[in-house]
Amino acid sequence: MAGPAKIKDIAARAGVSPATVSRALSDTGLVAEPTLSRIREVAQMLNYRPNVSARNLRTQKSMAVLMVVRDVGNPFYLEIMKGVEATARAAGYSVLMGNTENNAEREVEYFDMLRDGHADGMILITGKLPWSAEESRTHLQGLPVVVALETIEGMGLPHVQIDNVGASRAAVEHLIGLGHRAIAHICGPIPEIMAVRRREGFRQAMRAAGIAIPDGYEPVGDYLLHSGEALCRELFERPDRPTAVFVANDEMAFGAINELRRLGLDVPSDVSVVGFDDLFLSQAYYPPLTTVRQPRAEIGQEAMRQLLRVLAGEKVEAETLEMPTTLQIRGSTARPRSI
Amino acid sequence: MAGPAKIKDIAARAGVSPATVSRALSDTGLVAEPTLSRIREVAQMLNYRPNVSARNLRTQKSMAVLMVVRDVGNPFYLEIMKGVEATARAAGYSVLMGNTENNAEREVEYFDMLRDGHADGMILITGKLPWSAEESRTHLQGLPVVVALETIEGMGLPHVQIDNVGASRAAVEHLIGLGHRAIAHICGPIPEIMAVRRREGFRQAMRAAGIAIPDGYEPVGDYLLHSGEALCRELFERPDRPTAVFVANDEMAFGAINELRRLGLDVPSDVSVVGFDDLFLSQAYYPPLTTVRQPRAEIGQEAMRQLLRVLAGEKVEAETLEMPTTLQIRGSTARPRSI
DNA sequence: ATGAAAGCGCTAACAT
DNA sequence: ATGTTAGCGCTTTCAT
Repeated sequence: MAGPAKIKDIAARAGVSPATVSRALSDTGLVAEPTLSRIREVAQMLNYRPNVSARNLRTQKSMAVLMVVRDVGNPFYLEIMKGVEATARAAGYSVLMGNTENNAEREVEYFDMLRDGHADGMILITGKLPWSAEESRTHLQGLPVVVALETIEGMGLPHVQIDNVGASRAAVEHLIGLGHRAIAHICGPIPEIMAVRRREGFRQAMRAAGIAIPDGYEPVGDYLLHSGEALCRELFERPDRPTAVFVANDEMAFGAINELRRLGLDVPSDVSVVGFDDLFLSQAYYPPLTTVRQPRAEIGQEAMRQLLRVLAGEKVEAETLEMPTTLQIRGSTARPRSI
Repeated sequence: MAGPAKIKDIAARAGVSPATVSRALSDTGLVAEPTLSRIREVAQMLNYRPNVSARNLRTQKSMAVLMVVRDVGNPFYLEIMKGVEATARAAGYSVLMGNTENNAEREVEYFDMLRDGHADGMILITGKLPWSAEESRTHLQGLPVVVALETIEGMGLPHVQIDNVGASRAAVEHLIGLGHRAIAHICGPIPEIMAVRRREGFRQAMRAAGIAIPDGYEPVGDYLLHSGEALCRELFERPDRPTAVFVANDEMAFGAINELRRLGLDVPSDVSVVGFDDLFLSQAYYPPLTTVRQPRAEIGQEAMRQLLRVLAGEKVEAETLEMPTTLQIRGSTARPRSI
């Protein structure tokens, strides 16, 4: 027998029909005892593994889900991926990674993979769709898609995300509580929803404390190291320097801290810095970064759970599951000098 | 017509046989002009996508490869993944991620995926196999497997890796060149091959410079942050403290630097530290880490290229492709105090 | 409780 | 240059 064993081989050796083998191996409870164990034995002996293509073709499923992110290179997504993968595995699904690089063509391609049977469902971690609003509605029609972390409005899709506004507000309140009043915010790429929401949290906290936000205290960045550096420099070239900066993500916060160091300013004794994400290395950084922790693995896990329910045919209401964040207070924040 | 269009639908609309449609769509050059474009038009109109399970079943291929790592959570693998993915995509392959967590059962599972048609080939980034040496030889018999980064000896598999010995030697020579003589090495998890090789590079450089290595100057870690901290502390509780430390990877190097800071020692003015890997955040760290840069994306790319050749039926000699590393000299190394 | 037979959608011999 | 036919390996009616 060349090549891997097939159902027919087992059937022959066990003296039964292929159908019975199939039933025995898939635990349908329809095969009687002596036969059952004999078949299992033979299967084991022949080192049998069902051919997935054949099974998928027959069942019209792939038992795979697609997780689509903007940039696989970003370690940030890894933990989400782990959460997705663990939950998927447990349910017998495997996970395909999709990488859009913010490229509409590639996004379309991944949606096509749902149609061509590559995957049964999809977890989207992207804030935009490659089509216009109306097009989107027809394309997404009934597709098993769950959105994680980001937000896609008006499509009636289930979401798993965090309260970006509330988390940001809490971060800024921490700064205000320490006695800071001159607080700047290095934004993410406005007008992306997530960036807007984090800025909104900043504004809410400031307003609630009765602090006016000076012009230019909300520079817009792109979540990358370099923009954290550049925007921080501009901020500290002003006559009215802030004493604290709330940065929309950790990577830019690292850039900001590096820039402050270059300017001869100490964090946290001269300037306090708060980030957002709690990256793998944020606690290993110097100073250890005070930042908003997102429960990334749990977000992945919940997103996959939702998707499993959709896949099981449950009518999942387009609910938004909100996961809790926590402010990790570490070494990059302190009371301002003058107080 | 409910559900996605099939070849039969196109055939019907275009007034040809399914076979012709298949030929037309797969660019075999066997279909004449008027027919060809008509078929393409209809396909486009019906938004046709070939069903992958059917195609895979028929062709006995999956057009997918499996990339197996010890820990998907480690950002280190991401760039390799990117290199693999780009090359795979270009050749029409998709990439499945496998995560062993150093668990033999799961490793076996991934090998099984080759047999059950989940994937056509595999890129292994693991130093060990889940079987004994003899078993391994029978199991790997003719399987399309390429090893990247790590080493699996005696199986005749193609490898894509770096010169760990030479790179480490160069790192230590840099330290020696600065005037250091009391140099310690925080090892990886000996006896894993990679860790042994890096230690070997350390030893070669020391020997060549005529420097004896004191007992206890080669503590063994596990590549994780915490072990960098703990081993560094032990090292600096000794009466004969080193003035420089070569650490087997960046993550432990961060731990070491943090510990030194806690001990009131400045890097690099009191102690120089060199890492290995050049992680994403190594240059954003403070001080920016002097470290060995591995061309990770290129390693992934080359590994996939090799695999493509194996898959194409080329008799790929079990050659070892060695990719060049570079020492990134940054802010964590300087001349020792006393000189 | 088991078997016989059909068919998932596609491609590749083999015809013409 | 195109059509006919068979079959990849599996699951699932429908019989028995």
